[in-house]
Amino acid sequence: MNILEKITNELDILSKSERKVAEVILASPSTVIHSSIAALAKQANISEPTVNRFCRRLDTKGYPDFKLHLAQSLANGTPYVNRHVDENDTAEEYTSKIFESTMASLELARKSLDPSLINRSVDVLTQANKISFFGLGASAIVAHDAQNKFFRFNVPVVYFDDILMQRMSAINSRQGDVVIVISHTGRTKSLVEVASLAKENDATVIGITTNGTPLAKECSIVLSVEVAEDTDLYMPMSSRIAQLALIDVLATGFTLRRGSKFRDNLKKVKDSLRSSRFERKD
Amino acid sequence: MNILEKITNELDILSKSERKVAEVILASPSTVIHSSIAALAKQANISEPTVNRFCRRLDTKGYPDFKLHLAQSLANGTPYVNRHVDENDTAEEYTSKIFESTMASLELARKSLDPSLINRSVDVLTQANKISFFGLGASAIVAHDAQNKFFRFNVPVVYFDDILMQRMSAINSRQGDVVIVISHTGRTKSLVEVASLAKENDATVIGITTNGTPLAKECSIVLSVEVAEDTDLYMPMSSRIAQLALIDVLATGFTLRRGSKFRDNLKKVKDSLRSSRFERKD
DNA sequence: TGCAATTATGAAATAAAATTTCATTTTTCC
DNA sequence: GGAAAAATGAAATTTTATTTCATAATTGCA
Repeated sequence: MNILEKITNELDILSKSERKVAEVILASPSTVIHSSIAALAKQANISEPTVNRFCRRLDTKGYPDFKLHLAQSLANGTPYVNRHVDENDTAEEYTSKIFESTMASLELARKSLDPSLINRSVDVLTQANKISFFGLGASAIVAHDAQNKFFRFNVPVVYFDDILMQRMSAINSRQGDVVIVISHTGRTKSLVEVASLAKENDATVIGITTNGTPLAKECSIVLSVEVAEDTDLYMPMSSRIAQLALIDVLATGFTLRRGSKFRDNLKKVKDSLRSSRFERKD
Repeated sequence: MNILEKITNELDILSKSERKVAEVILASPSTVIHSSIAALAKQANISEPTVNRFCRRLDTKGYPDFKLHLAQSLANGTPYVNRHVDENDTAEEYTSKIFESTMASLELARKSLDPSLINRSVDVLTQANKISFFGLGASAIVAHDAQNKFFRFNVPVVYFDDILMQRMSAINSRQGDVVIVISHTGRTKSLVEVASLAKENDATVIGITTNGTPLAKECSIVLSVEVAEDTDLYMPMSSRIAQLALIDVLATGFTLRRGSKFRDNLKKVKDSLRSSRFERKD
């Protein structure tokens, strides 16, 4: 585990003097890795042995070992960050920035997901009579992709990116049906209405959206996908990728729940594509 | 820079004894960060001052500082790896694995992309009379997403995920048109034919695929997206996400090339959606 | 090739840093 | 309010790293 997080967690277990040490370290960890035990003790206004005891309490062998852990934590800390593309970036620069922002978003999204809700969603999906995916704009492609995955499972699955079709489908839904609505903002009026209609007709509504939005309020289960601020270019970017990864997670959960025989079936679906491909000569 | 790489690079600048030290370190860096200078000297069969000199030659302050750098380098190494989902994984476990595999794939994809080819592709795209995106199966959603992005730029853009429409469109293409074909395997027969038809009709064909495949051979520019081995579940996962990130890169390159006035225009497109949304009350 | 100059190396001395011991102070709990 | 426990730091000790300096190896040049 990251030692900085560990310090934060154990802050209340520490004694008064040890907490002083902790505070100095948390305030400027990168300085500390270049300080001697004496310098740090002075900084925190406590004695050297206290620093040493502090280190041991965090399960390190002593001060030098602690510094090693700290250095590693710093190296690990958010390896990918959301950097904005700049007007004068070269192709190499904006490529790196976009990929790294995407990775940072995935990292954040994973942290914000609640595994127990994923588990419940998988429960619901495996027992569904029919599954519908609805999205508009950038989220439409996520719904499209979800259909692509779930239809392999041999369950009735539809996807619509058309408002009227979504409404009609929602009105026709019934108990045992699962409706998955996808929207990053959670504020698209027509989609909120669709969710509400589906709910009124006793379908289970799962929202892939942000917590606390109007759409979230209409859902039985909210899979909240937090995403770093989108870039300045006025296009949805990372959000849909995080949503797609979530679809992968749900599909995977589904196949795991169904057991190994079911997975043999997936292989057959894949093999059925073979004749449409050029052979690979490895 | 990673200090392990640095050691490797400077191996030939080092003296005989110093090289012994380097070899011991490279052989087992993780052991070294827990060794004292005396232990390492003994291991390498040289004296302690030699170790110290070695450290300084690598621009560190001394042995402890060197160990710090080494620890950080070790911590940086491949933060995300492609771990396979296991039969008995909990929801939390498979969620983490999928997100991490996706991130690992993005990392790999970014490394495999050639910025100069991206630059050329952006050149071609900004000068296109018409842009078409073709994909099938999982790649269809990438084409779909690309259309979603590029239509905002106010250039004629189409996307087809239907073989016949793709063929017809390809046959009707002409000089100045750009056709982007998307396929991870690069072996889908009908798509290779479509690429070939477009090429015969003097369109510029950009392939988002893997180098060396039949599809790649038909393309004027190949944007090769390498991706880690897909998981065992017989579904495309990371490949389409890496492709989407690449679409983001192309779209971004496009807007940067077009200049700032053009970007104001994008804002207008985005703002036009406002009335379809519930207001945010922050 | 021979020899001075340069560079590399390690033994020993020194310096620096970390840890242990132990006495003192502070806190806790009855 | 006071004994027991816990926390703390001064000083001593130990461990670790660095410097100094003498010697050995290598290089460059006549």
